[in-house]
Amino acid sequence: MNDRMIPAARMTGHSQRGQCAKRISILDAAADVFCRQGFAAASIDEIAAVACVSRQTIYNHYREKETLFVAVVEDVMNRANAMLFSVLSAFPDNADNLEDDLTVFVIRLNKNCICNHDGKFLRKLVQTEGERYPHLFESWRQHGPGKLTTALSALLARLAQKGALIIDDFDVAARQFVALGNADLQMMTLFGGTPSDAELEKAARNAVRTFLRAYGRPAADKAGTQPQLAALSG
Amino acid sequence: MNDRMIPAARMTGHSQRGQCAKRISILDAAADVFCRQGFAAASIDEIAAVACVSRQTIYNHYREKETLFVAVVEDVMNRANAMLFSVLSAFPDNADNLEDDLTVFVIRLNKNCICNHDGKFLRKLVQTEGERYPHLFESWRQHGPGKLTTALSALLARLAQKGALIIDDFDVAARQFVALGNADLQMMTLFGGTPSDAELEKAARNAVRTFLRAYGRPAADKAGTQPQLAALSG
DNA sequence: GTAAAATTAGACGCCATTGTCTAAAACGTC
DNA sequence: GACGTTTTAGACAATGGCGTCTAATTTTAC
Repeated sequence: MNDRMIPAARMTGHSQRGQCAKRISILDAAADVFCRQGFAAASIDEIAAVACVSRQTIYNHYREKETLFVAVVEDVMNRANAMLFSVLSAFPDNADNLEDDLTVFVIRLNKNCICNHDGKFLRKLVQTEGERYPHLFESWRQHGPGKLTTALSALLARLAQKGALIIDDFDVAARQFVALGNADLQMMTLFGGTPSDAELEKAARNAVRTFLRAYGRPAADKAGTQPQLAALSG
Repeated sequence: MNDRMIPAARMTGHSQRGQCAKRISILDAAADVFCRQGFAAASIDEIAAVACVSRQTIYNHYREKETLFVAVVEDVMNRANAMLFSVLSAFPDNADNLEDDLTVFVIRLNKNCICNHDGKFLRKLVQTEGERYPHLFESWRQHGPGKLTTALSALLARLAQKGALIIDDFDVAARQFVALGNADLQMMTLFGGTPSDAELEKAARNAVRTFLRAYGRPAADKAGTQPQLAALSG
Protein backbone atom coordinates (compact mmCIF):
# COMPACT_ATOMS: atom_id res chain seq x y z
CA MET A 1 0.00 0.00 0.00
CA ASN A 2 2.94 2.22 0.62
CA ASP A 3 5.88 1.08 -1.44
CA ARG A 4 5.87 0.38 -5.11
CA MET A 5 2.45 1.45 -6.29
CA ILE A 6 3.29 0.47 -9.84
CA PRO A 7 3.26 -3.31 -10.07
CA ALA A 8 4.91 -3.37 -13.46
CA ALA A 9 8.01 -1.81 -11.98
CA ARG A 10 8.87 -5.04 -10.27
CA MET A 11 8.92 -7.12 -13.42
CA THR A 12 12.22 -5.57 -14.41
CA GLY A 13 13.81 -6.21 -11.01
CA HIS A 14 13.80 -9.96 -10.70
CA SER A 15 11.62 -11.71 -13.19
CA GLN A 16 11.23 -14.84 -11.16
CA ARG A 17 9.06 -17.65 -12.38
CA GLY A 18 5.65 -16.45 -13.47
CA GLN A 19 5.93 -12.93 -12.08
CA CYS A 20 3.24 -11.54 -14.28
CA ALA A 21 1.38 -8.39 -13.35
CA LYS A 22 -1.58 -10.27 -11.91
CA ARG A 23 0.56 -12.32 -9.57
CA ILE A 24 2.30 -9.24 -8.28
CA SER A 25 -0.93 -7.40 -7.80
CA ILE A 26 -2.30 -10.34 -5.85
CA LEU A 27 0.82 -10.64 -3.71
CA ASP A 28 0.74 -6.97 -2.83
CA ALA A 29 -2.94 -7.00 -1.98
CA ALA A 30 -2.58 -10.16 0.04
CA ALA A 31 0.35 -8.72 1.97
CA ASP A 32 -1.73 -5.67 2.76
CA VAL A 33 -4.76 -7.57 3.93
CA PHE A 34 -2.86 -10.29 5.77
CA CYS A 35 -0.91 -7.62 7.59
CA ARG A 36 -3.97 -5.66 8.58
CA GLN A 37 -6.26 -8.53 9.48
CA GLY A 38 -4.04 -11.47 10.26
CA PHE A 39 -4.28 -14.79 8.50
CA ALA A 40 -7.55 -15.98 9.97
CA ALA A 41 -9.52 -12.77 9.57
CA ALA A 42 -8.21 -12.01 6.10
CA SER A 43 -10.76 -12.98 3.50
CA ILE A 44 -9.94 -14.00 -0.03
CA ASP A 45 -12.73 -11.81 -1.27
CA GLU A 46 -11.18 -8.74 0.28
CA ILE A 47 -7.80 -9.60 -1.15
CA ALA A 48 -9.39 -10.02 -4.55
CA ALA A 49 -11.12 -6.67 -4.22
CA VAL A 50 -7.92 -4.90 -3.20
CA ALA A 51 -6.03 -6.56 -6.02
CA CYS A 52 -8.78 -5.66 -8.49
CA VAL A 53 -8.89 -9.27 -9.48
CA SER A 54 -11.47 -12.00 -9.54
CA ARG A 55 -11.46 -14.46 -6.69
CA GLN A 56 -11.12 -17.29 -9.15
CA THR A 57 -7.91 -15.78 -10.46
CA ILE A 58 -6.39 -16.02 -7.01
CA TYR A 59 -7.34 -19.66 -6.73
CA ASN A 60 -5.96 -20.09 -10.20
CA HIS A 61 -2.49 -18.87 -9.23
CA TYR A 62 -2.39 -20.12 -5.65
CA ARG A 63 -4.16 -23.33 -4.86
CA GLU A 64 -5.51 -22.24 -1.50
CA LYS A 65 -5.31 -19.55 1.13
CA GLU A 66 -2.36 -21.19 2.79
CA THR A 67 -0.39 -21.32 -0.46
CA LEU A 68 -1.01 -17.66 -1.05
CA PHE A 69 0.09 -16.87 2.47
CA VAL A 70 3.46 -18.59 2.23
CA ALA A 71 4.02 -17.01 -1.18
CA VAL A 72 3.43 -13.60 0.35
CA VAL A 73 5.82 -14.25 3.20
CA GLU A 74 8.48 -15.54 0.84
CA ASP A 75 8.11 -12.54 -1.39
CA VAL A 76 8.31 -10.00 1.41
CA MET A 77 11.24 -11.78 2.98
CA ASN A 78 13.17 -11.76 -0.26
CA ARG A 79 12.75 -8.05 -0.63
CA ALA A 80 13.59 -7.34 2.99
CA ASN A 81 16.67 -9.50 2.64
CA ALA A 82 17.90 -7.65 -0.39
CA MET A 83 17.34 -4.33 1.33
CA LEU A 84 19.23 -5.42 4.42
CA PHE A 85 22.17 -6.55 2.31
CA SER A 86 22.13 -3.26 0.47
CA VAL A 87 22.21 -1.22 3.66
CA LEU A 88 24.90 -3.37 5.22
CA SER A 89 27.20 -3.18 2.26
CA ALA A 90 26.77 0.59 2.05
CA PHE A 91 28.84 1.13 5.16
CA PRO A 92 32.06 2.88 4.07
CA ASP A 93 35.19 0.75 4.16
CA ASN A 94 37.61 3.47 5.13
CA ALA A 95 36.04 5.19 8.09
CA ASP A 96 36.10 8.93 7.70
CA ASN A 97 34.15 10.22 10.66
CA LEU A 98 33.01 7.32 12.78
CA GLU A 99 30.15 9.09 14.50
CA ASP A 100 28.70 10.32 11.25
CA ASP A 101 29.20 7.02 9.52
CA LEU A 102 27.46 5.13 12.29
CA THR A 103 24.66 7.66 12.46
CA VAL A 104 23.95 7.44 8.76
CA PHE A 105 24.09 3.68 9.05
CA VAL A 106 21.53 3.64 11.86
CA ILE A 107 19.28 5.99 9.95
CA ARG A 108 19.41 3.81 6.86
CA LEU A 109 18.85 0.70 8.91
CA ASN A 110 15.84 2.09 10.72
CA LYS A 111 14.35 3.69 7.67
CA ASN A 112 14.80 0.94 5.14
CA CYS A 113 14.83 -2.26 7.15
CA ILE A 114 12.90 -1.70 10.35
CA CYS A 115 10.37 1.08 9.91
CA ASN A 116 9.57 0.36 6.29
CA HIS A 117 6.56 -1.53 5.08
CA ASP A 118 8.20 -4.92 4.77
CA GLY A 119 9.93 -4.71 8.12
CA LYS A 120 6.72 -3.92 9.94
CA PHE A 121 4.90 -6.58 8.02
CA LEU A 122 7.39 -9.28 8.90
CA ARG A 123 7.62 -8.36 12.56
CA LYS A 124 3.90 -8.27 12.94
CA LEU A 125 3.46 -11.45 11.00
CA VAL A 126 6.02 -13.38 12.95
CA GLN A 127 4.34 -12.46 16.17
CA THR A 128 0.87 -13.07 14.87
CA GLU A 129 1.37 -16.34 13.03
CA GLY A 130 4.75 -17.47 14.30
CA GLU A 131 3.19 -20.01 16.58
CA ARG A 132 1.29 -21.60 13.73
CA TYR A 133 4.29 -21.59 11.41
CA PRO A 134 7.45 -22.23 13.42
CA HIS A 135 9.55 -22.46 10.28
CA LEU A 136 8.41 -18.96 9.41
CA PHE A 137 9.68 -17.64 12.71
CA GLU A 138 12.95 -19.51 12.37
CA SER A 139 13.51 -18.33 8.82
CA TRP A 140 12.80 -14.76 9.75
CA ARG A 141 15.15 -14.95 12.70
CA GLN A 142 17.99 -16.31 10.63
CA HIS A 143 17.60 -14.05 7.63
CA GLY A 144 16.56 -10.92 9.51
CA PRO A 145 17.93 -10.10 12.95
CA GLY A 146 20.37 -13.00 12.88
CA LYS A 147 22.07 -11.83 9.73
CA LEU A 148 22.03 -8.25 10.93
CA THR A 149 23.75 -8.92 14.24
CA THR A 150 26.26 -11.26 12.63
CA ALA A 151 27.26 -8.70 10.03
CA LEU A 152 27.25 -5.96 12.62
CA SER A 153 29.45 -7.99 14.89
CA ALA A 154 31.99 -8.36 12.10
CA LEU A 155 31.82 -4.66 11.36
CA LEU A 156 32.43 -3.76 14.99
CA ALA A 157 35.35 -6.17 15.14
CA ARG A 158 36.85 -4.45 12.12
CA LEU A 159 36.46 -1.06 13.76
CA ALA A 160 37.91 -2.33 17.01
CA GLN A 161 40.92 -3.74 15.22
CA LYS A 162 41.54 -0.31 13.76
CA GLY A 163 41.45 1.07 17.28
CA ALA A 164 38.35 3.12 16.73
CA LEU A 165 36.37 1.13 19.31
CA ILE A 166 37.14 -0.80 22.47
CA ILE A 167 34.88 -3.83 22.68
CA ASP A 168 35.19 -6.97 24.72
CA ASP A 169 32.25 -8.93 23.35
CA PHE A 170 31.39 -8.13 19.76
CA ASP A 171 28.12 -10.03 19.71
CA VAL A 172 26.83 -8.30 22.81
CA ALA A 173 27.94 -4.96 21.44
CA ALA A 174 26.18 -5.66 18.15
CA ARG A 175 22.92 -6.48 19.88
CA GLN A 176 23.24 -3.41 22.04
CA PHE A 177 23.93 -1.30 18.98
CA VAL A 178 20.71 -2.48 17.39
CA ALA A 179 18.81 -2.05 20.62
CA LEU A 180 20.07 1.50 21.09
CA GLY A 181 19.22 2.30 17.51
CA ASN A 182 15.65 1.31 18.18
CA ALA A 183 15.36 2.71 21.68
CA ASP A 184 13.66 5.93 20.68
CA LEU A 185 11.52 4.31 18.01
CA GLN A 186 10.25 1.27 19.82
CA MET A 187 6.76 2.60 20.23
CA MET A 188 6.69 3.54 16.59
CA THR A 189 8.38 0.35 15.55
CA LEU A 190 6.11 -1.87 17.50
CA PHE A 191 3.06 -0.57 15.80
CA GLY A 192 1.60 2.46 14.19
CA GLY A 193 2.97 5.46 12.42
CA THR A 194 6.29 5.83 10.72
CA PRO A 195 8.68 8.28 12.34
CA SER A 196 9.61 11.44 10.51
CA ASP A 197 13.06 12.01 9.09
CA ALA A 198 13.85 14.38 11.94
CA GLU A 199 12.86 11.79 14.51
CA LEU A 200 14.90 9.17 12.71
CA GLU A 201 17.96 11.37 12.73
CA LYS A 202 17.62 12.37 16.36
CA ALA A 203 17.09 8.75 17.40
CA ALA A 204 20.16 7.67 15.47
CA ARG A 205 22.25 10.44 16.96
CA ASN A 206 21.20 9.56 20.49
CA ALA A 207 21.96 5.92 19.89
CA VAL A 208 25.38 6.46 18.37
CA ARG A 209 26.37 8.99 20.99
CA THR A 210 25.59 6.60 23.81
CA PHE A 211 27.19 3.70 22.00
CA LEU A 212 30.39 5.64 21.46
CA ARG A 213 30.37 6.85 25.04
CA ALA A 214 30.34 3.23 26.11
CA TYR A 215 32.60 1.72 23.47
CA GLY A 216 34.42 4.63 21.86
CA ARG A 217 38.13 5.31 22.22
CA PRO A 218 38.36 7.42 25.39
CA ALA A 219 40.95 9.68 23.74
CA ALA A 220 38.43 11.41 21.48
CA ASP A 221 36.23 11.98 24.52
CA LYS A 222 33.48 14.25 23.36
CA ALA A 223 33.23 17.77 21.93
CA GLY A 224 35.44 17.51 18.85
CA THR A 225 33.55 18.04 15.63
CA GLN A 226 29.85 18.61 15.57
CA PRO A 227 28.62 15.91 13.22
CA GLN A 228 27.47 17.21 9.88
CA LEU A 229 25.65 14.72 7.77
CA ALA A 230 24.32 16.23 4.64
CA ALA A 231 23.21 13.63 2.17
CA LEU A 232 21.57 10.51 3.53
CA SER A 233 20.15 9.13 0.35
CA GLY A 234 17.58 6.39 0.51
CA MET B 1 -1.75 -21.55 31.55
CA ASN B 2 1.49 -20.74 33.27
CA ASP B 3 0.85 -18.49 36.21
CA ARG B 4 -1.75 -18.98 38.89
CA MET B 5 -3.07 -22.43 38.25
CA ILE B 6 -5.37 -22.13 41.24
CA PRO B 7 -8.21 -19.81 40.34
CA ALA B 8 -9.44 -19.51 43.91
CA ALA B 9 -6.19 -17.86 44.89
CA ARG B 10 -7.20 -14.71 43.09
CA MET B 11 -10.43 -14.22 44.96
CA THR B 12 -8.54 -13.10 48.02
CA GLY B 13 -6.39 -10.64 46.10
CA HIS B 14 -8.87 -8.15 44.76
CA SER B 15 -12.43 -9.31 45.00
CA GLN B 16 -13.70 -7.05 42.31
CA ARG B 17 -17.30 -7.17 41.29
CA GLY B 18 -18.40 -10.69 40.57
CA GLN B 19 -14.97 -12.30 40.56
CA CYS B 20 -16.30 -15.75 41.17
CA ALA B 21 -14.32 -18.83 40.24
CA LYS B 22 -16.11 -19.31 36.94
CA ARG B 23 -15.35 -15.83 35.73
CA ILE B 24 -11.70 -16.22 36.55
CA SER B 25 -11.52 -19.58 34.88
CA ILE B 26 -13.12 -18.09 31.78
CA LEU B 27 -10.81 -15.10 31.78
CA ASP B 28 -7.74 -17.29 32.06
CA ALA B 29 -8.85 -19.63 29.33
CA ALA B 30 -9.83 -16.77 27.07
CA ALA B 31 -6.48 -15.08 27.59
CA ASP B 32 -4.75 -18.30 26.66
CA VAL B 33 -6.78 -18.89 23.52
CA PHE B 34 -6.86 -15.27 22.39
CA CYS B 35 -3.12 -15.10 22.79
CA ARG B 36 -2.47 -18.27 20.84
CA GLN B 37 -5.03 -17.78 18.07
CA GLY B 38 -5.71 -14.08 17.90
CA PHE B 39 -9.16 -12.60 18.23
CA ALA B 40 -10.60 -13.73 14.92
CA ALA B 41 -9.37 -17.31 15.03
CA ALA B 42 -10.19 -17.85 18.68
CA SER B 43 -13.43 -19.77 19.02
CA ILE B 44 -15.76 -19.50 21.96
CA ASP B 45 -16.10 -23.25 21.95
CA GLU B 46 -12.38 -23.71 22.45
CA ILE B 47 -12.34 -21.16 25.24
CA ALA B 48 -15.20 -22.97 26.88
CA ALA B 49 -13.38 -26.27 26.56
CA VAL B 50 -10.18 -24.89 28.04
CA ALA B 51 -12.10 -23.26 30.86
CA CYS B 52 -14.02 -26.49 31.49
CA VAL B 53 -17.18 -24.48 31.25
CA SER B 54 -20.27 -24.55 29.09
CA ARG B 55 -20.44 -22.14 26.20
CA GLN B 56 -23.67 -20.76 27.55
CA THR B 57 -21.94 -19.82 30.79
CA ILE B 58 -19.55 -17.64 28.86
CA TYR B 59 -22.40 -15.87 27.13
CA ASN B 60 -24.04 -15.58 30.51
CA HIS B 61 -21.13 -13.65 32.01
CA TYR B 62 -20.01 -11.77 28.91
CA ARG B 63 -22.58 -10.70 26.40
CA GLU B 64 -20.52 -11.44 23.32
CA LYS B 65 -17.05 -12.31 22.12
CA GLU B 66 -16.03 -8.70 22.02
CA THR B 67 -17.10 -8.12 25.61
CA LEU B 68 -15.10 -11.10 26.73
CA PHE B 69 -12.11 -9.85 24.84
CA VAL B 70 -12.02 -6.42 26.43
CA ALA B 71 -12.57 -7.99 29.84
CA VAL B 72 -9.53 -10.20 29.26
CA VAL B 73 -7.40 -7.28 28.19
CA GLU B 74 -8.50 -5.24 31.16
CA ASP B 75 -7.78 -8.07 33.53
CA VAL B 76 -4.32 -8.77 32.17
CA MET B 77 -3.48 -5.09 32.09
CA ASN B 78 -4.47 -4.65 35.71
CA ARG B 79 -2.21 -7.45 36.80
CA ALA B 80 0.67 -6.26 34.65
CA ASN B 81 0.21 -2.79 36.04
CA ALA B 82 0.34 -3.96 39.63
CA MET B 83 3.45 -5.98 38.90
CA LEU B 84 5.18 -3.07 37.24
CA PHE B 85 4.43 -0.86 40.22
CA SER B 86 5.74 -3.50 42.56
CA VAL B 87 9.02 -3.85 40.69
CA LEU B 88 9.46 -0.10 40.37
CA SER B 89 8.90 0.58 44.06
CA ALA B 90 11.30 -2.19 45.02
CA PHE B 91 14.28 -0.17 43.90
CA PRO B 92 16.27 0.72 47.05
CA ASP B 93 16.09 4.34 48.09
CA ASN B 94 19.57 4.60 49.47
CA ALA B 95 21.80 3.22 46.77
CA ASP B 96 24.29 0.79 48.17
CA ASN B 97 26.06 -0.60 45.14
CA LEU B 98 24.68 1.04 42.04
CA GLU B 99 25.71 -1.64 39.58
CA ASP B 100 24.20 -4.40 41.67
CA ASP B 101 21.06 -2.45 42.34
CA LEU B 102 20.52 -1.70 38.69
CA THR B 103 21.27 -5.26 37.70
CA VAL B 104 18.76 -6.68 40.12
CA PHE B 105 16.29 -4.10 38.90
CA VAL B 106 16.75 -5.12 35.28
CA ILE B 107 16.43 -8.77 36.18
CA ARG B 108 13.20 -8.15 38.05
CA LEU B 109 11.89 -6.00 35.25
CA ASN B 110 12.62 -8.51 32.55
CA LYS B 111 11.46 -11.47 34.54
CA ASN B 112 8.25 -10.10 35.98
CA CYS B 113 7.12 -7.47 33.53
CA ILE B 114 8.49 -8.32 30.12
CA CYS B 115 9.18 -12.03 29.83
CA ASN B 116 6.29 -13.15 31.98
CA HIS B 117 3.01 -14.42 30.69
CA ASP B 118 1.10 -11.17 30.91
CA GLY B 119 3.84 -9.12 29.32
CA LYS B 120 4.10 -11.39 26.34
CA PHE B 121 0.34 -11.52 26.06
CA LEU B 122 -0.05 -7.78 26.00
CA ARG B 123 2.74 -7.19 23.55
CA LYS B 124 1.46 -9.81 21.19
CA LEU B 125 -2.07 -8.61 21.55
CA VAL B 126 -1.29 -5.00 20.93
CA GLN B 127 0.47 -5.89 17.74
CA THR B 128 -2.16 -8.34 16.62
CA GLU B 129 -5.30 -6.38 17.42
CA GLY B 130 -3.99 -2.89 18.01
CA GLU B 131 -5.19 -1.73 14.65
CA ARG B 132 -8.73 -2.85 15.36
CA TYR B 133 -8.74 -1.36 18.86
CA PRO B 134 -6.76 1.88 18.88
CA HIS B 135 -7.81 2.62 22.46
CA LEU B 136 -6.28 -0.70 23.48
CA PHE B 137 -2.98 0.29 21.99
CA GLU B 138 -3.11 3.71 23.58
CA SER B 139 -4.03 2.37 26.98
CA TRP B 140 -1.25 -0.18 26.86
CA ARG B 141 1.23 2.46 25.82
CA GLN B 142 0.32 4.76 28.65
CA HIS B 143 0.09 2.20 31.39
CA GLY B 144 2.93 -0.03 30.23
CA PRO B 145 6.01 1.39 28.54
CA GLY B 146 4.92 4.97 29.16
CA LYS B 147 4.72 4.55 32.90
CA LEU B 148 7.93 2.57 32.93
CA THR B 149 10.01 5.14 31.12
CA THR B 150 8.48 7.98 33.12
CA ALA B 151 9.29 6.34 36.42
CA LEU B 152 12.69 5.32 35.17
CA SER B 153 13.41 8.84 34.06
CA ALA B 154 12.64 10.09 37.55
CA LEU B 155 14.82 7.40 39.07
CA LEU B 156 17.74 8.28 36.84
CA ALA B 157 17.29 11.95 37.67
CA ARG B 158 17.50 11.09 41.36
CA LEU B 159 20.66 9.11 40.81
CA ALA B 160 22.16 11.88 38.71
CA GLN B 161 21.42 14.44 41.40
CA LYS B 162 23.32 12.28 43.87
CA GLY B 163 26.24 12.34 41.46
CA ALA B 164 26.12 8.64 40.72
CA LEU B 165 25.30 9.22 37.06
CA ILE B 166 26.00 11.89 34.47
CA ILE B 167 23.00 12.27 32.19
CA ASP B 168 22.03 15.07 29.87
CA ASP B 169 18.62 13.83 28.75
CA PHE B 170 16.83 11.67 31.30
CA ASP B 171 14.08 10.52 28.95
CA VAL B 172 16.52 9.37 26.33
CA ALA B 173 18.60 7.64 28.97
CA ALA B 174 15.53 5.91 30.35
CA ARG B 175 14.55 4.59 26.95
CA GLN B 176 18.07 3.47 26.31
CA PHE B 177 18.18 1.75 29.67
CA VAL B 178 15.10 -0.25 28.78
CA ALA B 179 16.43 -0.97 25.31
CA LEU B 180 19.75 -2.20 26.66
CA GLY B 181 17.98 -4.34 29.19
CA ASN B 182 16.14 -6.06 26.40
CA ALA B 183 18.97 -6.18 23.90
CA ASP B 184 20.02 -9.73 24.65
CA LEU B 185 16.48 -10.99 25.07
CA GLN B 186 14.79 -9.44 22.09
CA MET B 187 14.50 -12.67 20.18
CA MET B 188 13.11 -14.36 23.24
CA THR B 189 10.95 -11.40 24.11
CA LEU B 190 9.49 -11.05 20.69
CA PHE B 191 8.19 -14.55 20.64
CA GLY B 192 8.86 -17.99 21.94
CA GLY B 193 10.62 -19.40 24.92
CA THR B 194 11.30 -17.76 28.22
CA PRO B 195 14.96 -17.16 29.01
CA SER B 196 16.59 -19.02 31.85
CA ASP B 197 17.65 -17.31 35.05
CA ALA B 198 21.26 -17.47 33.95
CA GLU B 199 20.44 -15.79 30.65
CA LEU B 200 18.42 -13.17 32.46
CA GLU B 201 21.29 -12.37 34.78
CA LYS B 202 23.87 -12.22 32.04
CA ALA B 203 21.65 -10.00 29.92
CA ALA B 204 21.07 -7.65 32.84
CA ARG B 205 24.76 -7.51 33.63
CA ASN B 206 25.66 -6.70 30.03
CA ALA B 207 23.04 -4.00 29.91
CA VAL B 208 24.00 -2.32 33.15
CA ARG B 209 27.70 -2.48 32.39
CA THR B 210 27.24 -0.72 29.06
CA PHE B 211 24.81 1.76 30.55
CA LEU B 212 27.24 2.67 33.32
CA ARG B 213 30.10 2.89 30.85
CA ALA B 214 28.08 5.48 28.98
CA TYR B 215 26.47 7.33 31.87
CA GLY B 216 28.42 6.31 34.99
CA ARG B 217 30.65 8.62 36.97
CA PRO B 218 34.03 8.33 35.25
CA ALA B 219 35.79 8.29 38.64
CA ALA B 220 34.71 4.76 39.49
CA ASP B 221 35.89 3.66 36.04
CA LYS B 222 35.75 -0.10 36.04
CA ALA B 223 37.36 -2.92 37.99
CA GLY B 224 36.38 -2.06 41.56
CA THR B 225 34.16 -4.67 43.13
CA GLN B 226 32.97 -7.71 41.27
CA PRO B 227 29.22 -7.52 41.66
CA GLN B 228 27.81 -10.10 43.99
CA LEU B 229 24.08 -10.43 43.90
CA ALA B 230 22.88 -13.24 46.02
CA ALA B 231 19.15 -13.06 46.57
CA LEU B 232 17.02 -11.85 43.72
CA SER B 233 13.64 -12.86 45.02
CA GLY B 234 10.68 -12.87 42.71
C1' DG C 1 -35.19 -30.28 52.58
C1' DT C 2 -36.57 -27.01 49.42
C1' DA C 3 -36.58 -23.15 46.44
C1' DA C 4 -33.88 -20.19 43.66
C1' DA C 5 -30.07 -19.45 40.98
C1' DA C 6 -26.43 -21.01 38.13
C1' DT C 7 -24.70 -24.32 34.95
C1' DT C 8 -24.85 -27.73 31.35
C1' DA C 9 -25.54 -30.13 26.86
C1' DG C 10 -27.42 -29.84 22.77
C1' DA C 11 -30.15 -28.23 19.06
C1' DC C 12 -31.07 -24.36 16.12
C1' DG C 13 -30.90 -20.29 12.76
C1' DC C 14 -27.92 -17.20 10.79
C1' DC C 15 -24.11 -15.51 8.55
C1' DA C 16 -19.44 -15.30 6.57
C1' DT C 17 -15.97 -17.74 4.25
C1' DT C 18 -13.68 -21.26 1.58
C1' DG C 19 -13.06 -23.60 -2.52
C1' DT C 20 -15.46 -25.46 -6.86
C1' DC C 21 -17.87 -24.99 -11.03
C1' DT C 22 -19.76 -22.88 -15.23
C1' DA C 23 -20.70 -19.86 -18.87
C1' DA C 24 -19.56 -15.54 -20.68
C1' DA C 25 -16.21 -12.10 -21.77
C1' DA C 26 -11.64 -10.15 -22.54
C1' DC C 27 -7.15 -10.74 -24.18
C1' DG C 28 -3.23 -11.98 -26.98
C1' DT C 29 -1.26 -14.24 -30.91
C1' DC C 30 -1.00 -15.69 -35.38
C1' DG D 1 -10.63 -12.43 -38.13
C1' DA D 2 -10.11 -16.92 -35.61
C1' DC D 3 -8.47 -19.60 -31.88
C1' DG D 4 -6.58 -20.69 -27.36
C1' DT D 5 -5.73 -18.83 -22.94
C1' DT D 6 -6.82 -16.05 -19.20
C1' DT D 7 -10.00 -13.63 -16.55
C1' DT D 8 -14.49 -12.58 -14.75
C1' DA D 9 -18.96 -12.73 -12.33
C1' DG D 10 -21.88 -15.31 -10.05
C1' DA D 11 -24.02 -19.42 -8.37
C1' DC D 12 -23.20 -23.34 -5.43
C1' DA D 13 -22.36 -26.70 -1.55
C1' DA D 14 -19.86 -27.32 2.60
C1' DT D 15 -17.93 -25.79 6.66
C1' DG D 16 -17.61 -23.55 10.93
C1' DG D 17 -18.41 -20.15 14.23
C1' DC D 18 -21.58 -16.91 16.72
C1' DG D 19 -25.31 -16.11 19.52
C1' DT D 20 -30.10 -17.86 21.11
C1' DC D 21 -33.10 -21.00 23.13
C1' DT D 22 -34.71 -24.87 25.98
C1' DA D 23 -34.92 -28.46 29.14
C1' DA D 24 -32.40 -30.99 32.42
C1' DT D 25 -29.11 -30.93 36.10
C1' DT D 26 -26.17 -29.20 39.54
C1' DT D 27 -24.99 -25.93 42.98
C1' DT D 28 -26.11 -22.57 46.41
C1' DA D 29 -28.83 -20.34 49.99
C1' DC D 30 -31.98 -20.45 53.54
